[in-house]
Amino acid sequence: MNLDRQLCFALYATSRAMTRAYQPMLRTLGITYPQYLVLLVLWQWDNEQRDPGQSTVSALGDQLMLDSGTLTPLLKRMELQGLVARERGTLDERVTLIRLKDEGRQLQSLARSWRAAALDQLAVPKERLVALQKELWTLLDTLQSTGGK
Amino acid sequence: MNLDRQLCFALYATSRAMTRAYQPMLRTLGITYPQYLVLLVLWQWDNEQRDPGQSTVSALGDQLMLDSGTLTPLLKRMELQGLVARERGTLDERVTLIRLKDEGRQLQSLARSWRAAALDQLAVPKERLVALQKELWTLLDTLQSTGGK
DNA sequence: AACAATTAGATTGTGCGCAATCTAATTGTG
DNA sequence: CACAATTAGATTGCGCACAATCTAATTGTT
Repeated sequence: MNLDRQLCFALYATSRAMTRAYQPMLRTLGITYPQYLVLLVLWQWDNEQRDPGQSTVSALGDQLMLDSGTLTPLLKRMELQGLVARERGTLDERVTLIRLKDEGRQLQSLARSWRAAALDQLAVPKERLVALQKELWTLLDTLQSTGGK
Repeated sequence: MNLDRQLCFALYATSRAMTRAYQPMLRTLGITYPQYLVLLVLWQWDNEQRDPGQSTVSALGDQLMLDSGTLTPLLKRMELQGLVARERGTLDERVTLIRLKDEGRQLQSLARSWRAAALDQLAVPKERLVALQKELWTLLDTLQSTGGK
């Protein structure tokens, strides 16, 4: 039962270390790590020119695997910062549509260049990172299907 | 900038999924996931018959890479549950010694057997999990040294 | 011995995660 | 149409994470 041999702890510690590694960038952008993940999704949707009527809170939650209890207050803070707009859907008044505002859109290039620089600095070959990531998705899938309610 | 291609998100999502996978066990033990990690360290120290005078809050923090702002309230809750004892060191009055109590010690066997069963159920070969874990430690080390303040 | 510097924890404040519950709008069924 | 069931978010409450700050004890230097 050695801590160092627990995969769960390796995941937990490495995930937090990665978040820490993002702090310098996030600090200059003025956002938090989960807010950055939300922006990743919104940037992607924006670039894909996806129907804005589908950019709901639950669609974001599906992508990020987060529920409304986490996203609602987070999005409200991002709205206060002027990064996104939150408005009720006209067709279905139950949904809340999240729209990327220009201020949020403009952070994309900064984030992109920071990420490129950080990757270069990382002393791990890119292929290994890609392989690691693939293994993580496999594990995630398995965890989802095994414990899937 | 596709979300699915971000290693940071793969780590984040998989780590949370792993925590979720532990929930059924943790619920029966009556503890949280970080509290379980604390117990893993305390069990290990207990089995190694380590000098109790070295089981300080900061020693725990070193193992788990957590600071006192996280550990202090967490350990207080574990003390309330009767899992551990917290007492000031006699030699150095600045330190707080954490002692595993019987109630906390007794959870070890339950956790161990649950873990074995869960691993069996997981449809990923054990060698791949070990390899994945090794990659994670490498990445963690790199992140530590790169961003190390 | 005196006192600056260091060290160990504790405290405070903000922001997640997530379970549980609630509200309001929509959909399905007879 | 009526009404139960479903769906989308919002709310509440608790427990982390972590930065920043504070307190108190200890150590190093002169």
